[in-house]
Amino acid sequence: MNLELETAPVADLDAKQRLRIWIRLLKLSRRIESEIRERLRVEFSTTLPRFDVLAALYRKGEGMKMSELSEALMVSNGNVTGIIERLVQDGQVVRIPVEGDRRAMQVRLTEDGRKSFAMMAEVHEGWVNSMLGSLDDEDAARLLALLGDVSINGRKVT
Amino acid sequence: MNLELETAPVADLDAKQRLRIWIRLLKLSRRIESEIRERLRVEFSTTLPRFDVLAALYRKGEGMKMSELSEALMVSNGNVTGIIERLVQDGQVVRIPVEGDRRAMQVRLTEDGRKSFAMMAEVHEGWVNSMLGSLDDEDAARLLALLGDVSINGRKVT
DNA sequence: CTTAAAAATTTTAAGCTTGAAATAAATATG
DNA sequence: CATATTTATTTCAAGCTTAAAATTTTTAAG
Repeated sequence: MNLELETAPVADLDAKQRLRIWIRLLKLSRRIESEIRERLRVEFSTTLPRFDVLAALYRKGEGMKMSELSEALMVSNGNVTGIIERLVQDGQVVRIPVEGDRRAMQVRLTEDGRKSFAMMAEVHEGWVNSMLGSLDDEDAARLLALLGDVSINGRKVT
Repeated sequence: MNLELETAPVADLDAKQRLRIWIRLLKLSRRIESEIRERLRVEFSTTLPRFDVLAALYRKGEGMKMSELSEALMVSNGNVTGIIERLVQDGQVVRIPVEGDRRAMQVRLTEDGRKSFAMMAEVHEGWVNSMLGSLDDEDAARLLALLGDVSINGRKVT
């Protein structure tokens, strides 16, 4: 009883602090994200979801199935369907029937898609680097480590 | 010249590290965010944008104008219009003409909206607290501080 | 083989989000 | 006062996102 009376307020303070972390985390990532979306739109007439799909495909020369994409990007199947549709229209990506399974589709970058992503990725890295420029190397390392330590539902972020 | 040849690779390493921070930050906040969206939907049949609007209004008993809301939440005007529409339908919020300015609208919580938000906010705090439970108090404090130090375009996050 | 269950994907309906265009009202300028 | 600009908000079109339902094909079980 005594214990409860003493620890409850402390635990509550912790909860408030963790809530503040979450709010700050959200604010920061939204700021960066909206800056990136804006620049992708203005400079390259594209969107973050498209960029994310291209990034996932870039590392897999052989391409990925729709379900692998939605798994990797942690978005719904239906979502991927729509994004790929538009990327196909733009000629950045092709759908190839998977042999031996007539349900599945392999998605692969076109030559255009590959070149265009490589170029954007380099510029994108510069944006992020300059947006996080206020962190010196030491703080950057500490932040990276702290973020990597967090686990949600027992699963590490990384 | 020599200088450039020597520093370029170092700067590049830094850029890669900052990119990793951004990727980790994004992954973490998306994980937390989607968990919260899911729970808001399942437990309270509501959405994060609605919750955010209620949170902003909760602190302002006198209500807020549409433009103040979109400013505070960093979303577009048109976006707020739609969300408020649905909150009005749900009876959580009312629109009151601003006297002396027939263009403007004051948005205020109803009694229902106030009670319902207070309840949800408490539960929500618990969710966040438990999701960030893997951080001990010390790491939590360090993370909070590091996040607060970042500034984008010369503006602090907080 | 036949049927049932599982898997890969698409479709659908609803809501969120944005930038740009449209409205309407208030304010400033000549 | 008349006109121009600014301000507050809504409307619109396009795209993103999700969960749930529907389709099609594969695999498993009897």
